[in-house]
Amino acid sequence: MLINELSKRTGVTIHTLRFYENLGLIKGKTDEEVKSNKYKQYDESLIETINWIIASKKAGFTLAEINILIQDWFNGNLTLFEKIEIAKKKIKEVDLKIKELKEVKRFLLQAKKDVEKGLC
Amino acid sequence: MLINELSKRTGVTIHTLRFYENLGLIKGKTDEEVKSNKYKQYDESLIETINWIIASKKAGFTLAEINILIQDWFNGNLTLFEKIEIAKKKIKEVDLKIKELKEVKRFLLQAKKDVEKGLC
DNA sequence: TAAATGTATAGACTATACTCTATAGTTGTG
DNA sequence: CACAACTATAGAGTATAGTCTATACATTTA
Repeated sequence: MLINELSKRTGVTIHTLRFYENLGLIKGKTDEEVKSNKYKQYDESLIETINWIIASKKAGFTLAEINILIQDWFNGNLTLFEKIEIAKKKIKEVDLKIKELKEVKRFLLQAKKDVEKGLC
Repeated sequence: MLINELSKRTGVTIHTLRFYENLGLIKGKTDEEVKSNKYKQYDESLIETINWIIASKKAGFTLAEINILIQDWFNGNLTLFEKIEIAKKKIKEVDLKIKELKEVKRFLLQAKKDVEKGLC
C-alpha cells in the first residue's frame, strides 16, 4: 500500500510516518519495475508494527528504545534464547511502569479519601 | 530549607527545581527580615509535592497537566465535591494508562511465546 | 580575609518527537 | 489536457522538559 493508506489505516499522519521511516522504525520499498516514480510500497505487516509502536510510546518507551528493540527483533539475527531474554527484560520494564502507576493511583485514592473525610 | 537541601532531599537538581519554580509548580519565599540576600526558603511540605510530581511524570502526565492539578488542588478554593471529582477523573486516567501498559505486556508475552514455540 | 562554596537571574543550548513549508515531480479524473 | 490530489525530499519551526553557562552577589570556613 502507499503512504496515504498506511496513514489512514493506522491513524498516524503521513508526516509522522515519514519521520518514523527516517528514524528506521519502518521501511517502505520502491518498486524496481516502476521507473516513472519513487512511490514507496508499505507492507501489510507494518500496520501491526505501527500499532505496537503507538502502544509502546503510551507505555513510556522512547522512539530510540523502540527502534533498538525493532532492529534487534526483526533484523538482528538473534538466537531464540536472546529473543526470549529481550522479551523478558521488556516485560520486566512494563511491570515496573505498572507498579509506578499503581503508586500514583494509591496517592490519588488517599487524597480523595482525605477530602471525603474533610481532612483537607 | 534552602534550595540545596531541597535538591538533596528530593534528588532533583537545583536547575530543575528552579525550572519548576518558574513554571509555578513549587514556590519558595524570601525572608522579608533578611535584607542582605534574596535566598528563598522552601517549605518542608514541598518534599511530598515534589515526590508526587516525580511519580506523576512517571505516570505519563505532562508538567502542564500536573501544574493545573496542583493549582486547582492547593490554591483553587475548590469545594469538597469538586476536589473529589478531580481525584476521580485523575484516577480514571491512571487506570487507562495501566490498561494500555497491560496491552503492551500482552503483546510482549505473545511475542515471547511465539519465539518459544519456534514460530519466528 | 582570601578562597571555596552557595544562591539568584537571565538566557543559551540540548534532546525528543513531532509538525509544517517549500519545492518538484507523478498520477487520476472530468 | 487541465488541474486537483498524491508522493518524495529537504529543511525549518514548535513544544516539552530539562540542562548548562555567565554574571553577580552572599556566606562559610580555613
